[in-house]
Amino acid sequence: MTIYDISEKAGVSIATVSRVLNGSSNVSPKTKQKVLDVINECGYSPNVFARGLGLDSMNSVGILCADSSDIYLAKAVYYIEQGLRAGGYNAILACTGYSLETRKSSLEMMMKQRVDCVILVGSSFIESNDADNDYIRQAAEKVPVMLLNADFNCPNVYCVLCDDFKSTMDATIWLLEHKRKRILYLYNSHSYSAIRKLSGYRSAILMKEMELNKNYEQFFEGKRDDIDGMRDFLLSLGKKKIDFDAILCADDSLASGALKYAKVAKRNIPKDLAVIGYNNSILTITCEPELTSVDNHLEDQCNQLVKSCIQVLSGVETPQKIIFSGELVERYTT
Amino acid sequence: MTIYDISEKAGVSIATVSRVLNGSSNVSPKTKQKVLDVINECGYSPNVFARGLGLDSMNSVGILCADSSDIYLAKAVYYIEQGLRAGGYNAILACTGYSLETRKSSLEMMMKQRVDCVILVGSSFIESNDADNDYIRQAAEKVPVMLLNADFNCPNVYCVLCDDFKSTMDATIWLLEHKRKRILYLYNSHSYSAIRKLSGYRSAILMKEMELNKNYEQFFEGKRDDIDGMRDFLLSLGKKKIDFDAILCADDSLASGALKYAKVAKRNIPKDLAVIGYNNSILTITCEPELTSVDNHLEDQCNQLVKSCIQVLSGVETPQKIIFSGELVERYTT
DNA sequence: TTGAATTATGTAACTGTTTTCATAATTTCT
DNA sequence: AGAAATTATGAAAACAGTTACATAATTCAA
Repeated sequence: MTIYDISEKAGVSIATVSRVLNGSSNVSPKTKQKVLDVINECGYSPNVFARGLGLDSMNSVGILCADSSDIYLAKAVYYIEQGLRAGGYNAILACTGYSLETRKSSLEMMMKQRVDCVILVGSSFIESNDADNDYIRQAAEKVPVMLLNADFNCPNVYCVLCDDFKSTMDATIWLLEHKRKRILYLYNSHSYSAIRKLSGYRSAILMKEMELNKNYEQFFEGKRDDIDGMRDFLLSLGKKKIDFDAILCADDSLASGALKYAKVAKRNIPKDLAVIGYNNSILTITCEPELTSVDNHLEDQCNQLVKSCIQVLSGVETPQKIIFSGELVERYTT
Repeated sequence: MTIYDISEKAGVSIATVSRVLNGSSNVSPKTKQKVLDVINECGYSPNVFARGLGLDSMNSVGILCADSSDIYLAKAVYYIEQGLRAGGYNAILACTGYSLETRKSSLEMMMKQRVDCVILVGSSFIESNDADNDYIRQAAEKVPVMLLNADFNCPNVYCVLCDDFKSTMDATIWLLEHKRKRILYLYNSHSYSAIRKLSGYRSAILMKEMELNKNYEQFFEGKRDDIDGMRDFLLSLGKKKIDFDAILCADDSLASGALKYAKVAKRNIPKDLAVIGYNNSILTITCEPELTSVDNHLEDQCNQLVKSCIQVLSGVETPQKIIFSGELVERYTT
């Protein structure tokens, strides 16, 4: 069943059928209806490859993320996929892992698939050594690149992100004003966003005229779901005489580890130890006690990202950076 | 940069270039090397649309799942995507939601995208009214259909699943043999797998020569992440004088709700109340106390599914049904 | 050394669209 | 009514590959 069959049955040329299919101008109402009738009758739909060949586009966009099984990224991928499909695009997913090499090759793969646009989900795509970000610039020369949760200045790159700096600063200040003086900042990646959070944390400390202490900036090297590892890591800090009365985590799962630590170390939450997570994921309500966390409005961010994406692809002028602000959701760990 | 450019620079015809590209037979080593050199030099890669048009395939497979942000499904999607990509296929993702209509239209969408194969992730794709499963049979007439965690007899449909019946029966028997006599089975979907678990639960009760009690088979209607709703639902059962000493959940998040219930109802876990989850997800270790859960070896299942998928697409004979068995992972709620 | 068999290569048809350009049909204006 | 402008339609040329078939080149056997 091709456009030729339709054209024949409708008694018109394939050009006319094509015009009807693409809602294009200048087809007489009668002809249009006749063609439409034949199309419905035959259940015809145009071949996507041929269409792709003609238009150099299959209306698809690539979603890249390090690990779509991560609770946070999974949510993002979900919202984005829903939005794209609603907008008539289909989503090609690729999980890149966290190494630069696999990210590069995944991105190249996507370009070969001739996606209309590429969405990089998560700040892990941005390297601190800026030269290593050339792979993004190269992609942006070919198609628009959308970044979720990362800030990157480059033509044809569009960013939607949360002001992690300010959110973390606010959370830190909140802790300081609630009598916590020895706040541990715990993070598990050197991604853009974890580093921005670190800056926010430091700024808050300095703003309150306190001293920075490297011992309070702790990096957990283990995997993201190694809750026991996080617990043990925090226990080891105790042995090193690093004393803290609050843990500010770059991520809810780190906070889960902190809760496990508190239980084993027999520290009372929140009296003796406060814990704040980040992302306000489902972990905040499944853990015990329920976790105070920074909500970064992920769903809104994703909707905005998709909206921007579709605008860019439609040739509509679109802001290159849109920043959301986070908000502290208080529960029982503070 | 097209195949013509390459053919010209290499001084051969496009047919020869095509042969080299497709590793096809009968190209002399010299010519092959010359062509390969030119291809590398130019960084040429063939246009996927033209290729798709010629071969009626773009080496893509569709992954359909109800909700890729669900912890369990997200893991599955992740493993499957990784496997597919390693096998040279790229993954088109669509989240269908739980209604039959959206599933149908998503599947049609995929067929229009001319995927080589379609993978349905999760038992929610199978309707209890078999006539409603015709949409799967129709798809299977066009491309192989792979089902994760569902059992469906149909030509060109391949299933990889866990023996939920037996796993749940075993878990129930385990509880019964540990002196729990009033076991509540809690589920939140009427999917194939939840119903199979129900049968397993019933069989265990009957096997131990006890009476079935409808009050102990409870369906939670709320959303999958409505932990508070689950808690309240269980509290309401108490008010209805439904008395239980164990809760066997069809899903870990239901078990999270059960833990919340236990806390509010001041029931001691595991002394007074045992809780068992299903899937052995990250929730089992982030909650408190840590949750005993049935591990259904999701990663192995997914790897097998992808392996079968690639085999089928390569024309290799492949078993239509592969069943894994689950295993109880004991933690602190039993 | 010739004929047959095998291997290597090229030509051209084919995949199913979109789109430009030319032309036919209709409408609008004077 | 006739010219000009507008609208509708079709023919044919892209788009970039794969592949069947024909043919040229080589290898092999007698």
